Amino acid sequence: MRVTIKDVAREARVSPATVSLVLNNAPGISTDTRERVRRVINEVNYKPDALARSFSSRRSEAVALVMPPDLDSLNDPYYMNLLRGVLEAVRDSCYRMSLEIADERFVEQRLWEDLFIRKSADGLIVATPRLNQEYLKEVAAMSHPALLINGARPDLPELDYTGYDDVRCGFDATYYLIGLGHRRIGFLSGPDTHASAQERRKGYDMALERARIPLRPEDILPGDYEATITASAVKELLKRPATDRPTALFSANDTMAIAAMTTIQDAGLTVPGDFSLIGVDDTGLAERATPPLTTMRQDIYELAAQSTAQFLKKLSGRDRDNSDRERISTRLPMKLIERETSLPIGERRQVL
Amino acid sequence: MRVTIKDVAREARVSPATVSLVLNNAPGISTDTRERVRRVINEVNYKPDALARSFSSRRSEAVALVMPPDLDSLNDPYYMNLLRGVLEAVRDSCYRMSLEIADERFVEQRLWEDLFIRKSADGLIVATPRLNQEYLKEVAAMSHPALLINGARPDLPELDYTGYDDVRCGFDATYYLIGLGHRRIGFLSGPDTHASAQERRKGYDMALERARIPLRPEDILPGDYEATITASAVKELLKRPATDRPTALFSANDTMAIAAMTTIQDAGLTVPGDFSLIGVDDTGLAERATPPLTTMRQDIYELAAQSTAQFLKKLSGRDRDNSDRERISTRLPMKLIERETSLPIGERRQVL
DNA sequence: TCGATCCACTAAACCGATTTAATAACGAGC
DNA sequence: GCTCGTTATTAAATCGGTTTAGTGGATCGA
Repeated sequence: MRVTIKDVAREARVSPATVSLVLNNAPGISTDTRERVRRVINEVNYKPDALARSFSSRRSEAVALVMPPDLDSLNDPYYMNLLRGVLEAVRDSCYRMSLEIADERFVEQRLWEDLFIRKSADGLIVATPRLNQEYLKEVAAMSHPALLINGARPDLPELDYTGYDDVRCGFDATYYLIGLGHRRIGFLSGPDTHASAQERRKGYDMALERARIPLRPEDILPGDYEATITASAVKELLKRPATDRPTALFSANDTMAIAAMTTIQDAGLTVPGDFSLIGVDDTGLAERATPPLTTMRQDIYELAAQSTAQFLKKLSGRDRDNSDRERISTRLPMKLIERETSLPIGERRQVL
Repeated sequence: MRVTIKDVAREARVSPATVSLVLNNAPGISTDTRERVRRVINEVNYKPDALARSFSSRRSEAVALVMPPDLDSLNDPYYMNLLRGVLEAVRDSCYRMSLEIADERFVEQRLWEDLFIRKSADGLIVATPRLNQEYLKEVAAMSHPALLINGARPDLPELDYTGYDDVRCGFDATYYLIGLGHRRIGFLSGPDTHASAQERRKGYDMALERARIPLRPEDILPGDYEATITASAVKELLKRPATDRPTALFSANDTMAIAAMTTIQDAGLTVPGDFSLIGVDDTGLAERATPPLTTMRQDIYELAAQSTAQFLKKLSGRDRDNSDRERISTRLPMKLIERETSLPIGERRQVL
């Protein structure tokens, strides 16, 4: 049969309650009782039944990671890194992690309610970049612990939030190009549905405004974070006379930047000879590109690992000191990684 | 307060036991009682507490997916596809999936015991390709449900197994090249630590033997499923006189095949002009290569999805009809995908 | 010396379902 | 009309912990 808390209690000549208290490092147990119980626990190889424990303490000791609906995006290094980061933090805690997919069923049937009401999870870690804040509002309304990683920042004070500052990213990238002397800077857009894309654009606008450079709508190219649309948009751009087009491009992510670069090179032009180029993400693609891509680094692995650790710590302390610890709320700046696709305007064309 | 089974019972004027029976579709309830209870459940929006339920039924309704220790391999499309497949199947069931990492701690502290003894999981899905069967033996010894996906096939009748037939894969790929008229066929090895690599080699040996082609040790190139080692090994190979080297290469996976192709092309030779080439996996890399790579397809997504579904079905039926349903045991053949890197021996060199 | 205080420990209630053994109701058979 | 069998329902035990209110004993202050 299984070894239960009663067996340990009998063996150590104490009550089950005492064993429980020792197990949970609760105060009010003398040192030698504590020792004795611990010894017996080891001797009889007692492992508390997780199910019983969860049941009586009303804690499942699990968090659910909510990922985007399209399973395909799991191929995206972004989500892989995020998953790895969360996993890393969970591994160092006593929690388990289950994976949930935020598909229609999840949203329509309000499955997060199940997770909480049925107590399958103590907390939610939401990693969806979409702007559909509808369901997030309802999640927040339940006032259960939830952490948002790098998605749209909702105006929901109930939710914890960590993420990179996309507006600032857009600003910094654009201003960096301006600093290099460029005065005509194009923007390769991401999808409208993604908050990150919109905010990077916003930063771009702000930088231009700050430098008193007029915004030219024709220099804003469409895109969706993937290669195809961008490639054809850039192909169109290259049809314009060389004097009437940007000298630098800011791409809302690396994938599109590299697509742009390939298109430019296929047309017989060079980066950074004819266009300076900067991307966002630095997912390894950037480093391996030829030439290596200048980009804004967001270390999503690190972000996920750290914020998850913080969140789990908050979770486990939640019942003890009831002082509803302050909300996690972080906006990290991305780091500019200068590689070889960006040059001062003066050095243009000198490169082959 | 929460709605419990008692509230439903009171409202429906039955006992909690009856509600429970209705909940579990147990027989012996009259149709109109069943209806009435169901209606009340909906009216009061009752959701059974998962924790309490697990506790009393001794089932956690969760499975743990055990992935390789190096989190980096999560970047490998192989594991992504596997994860997606498992997730897809889990989503369609009432189970949850938690992710475990088979790192040293997992093995040394025998964490799978915890999973079972503490009942955090009803079943284990193991997806590690390594040959370290040591811990698998112990898992098997616990005689708890476990499914092995496409790893080393252990001689452990307690474990369920599904996977592709690597020996046959090696045989088929090699024999295909032989069928094209090639008589000197090189092999790009995978790592010794992986069962798949060893078995593909075994199939290669068998095919040569069947065709009465002598095995030449110098045509077996070292490798580890990654690009680097293979690239330099192929570079060495190309130093031999053209008359004294293979006319075709069978690579134990696509990554190495593509590395070989690049190396060959860099040396001014062509595929399939100078070498016919066949890989294994077909993870998308193969299709996008230039020229597109002939390869043995293993649809790991499909495999994972189907075998997980089968496993979960077995799991959920396990307690009802106690007839320990027969062991899952499948070896699927891989499918030859003919693309443009393989040619009959007669057409060699005619390509540019 | 007595009562107050504190500390270490425990008895017992409790969490919310499942499950089993018992019971009630009812019809059929004689 | 009585027994037997069957079917629908329920009371109560149970799972293995946590948690709370309380007990007994030691220590302290007056």
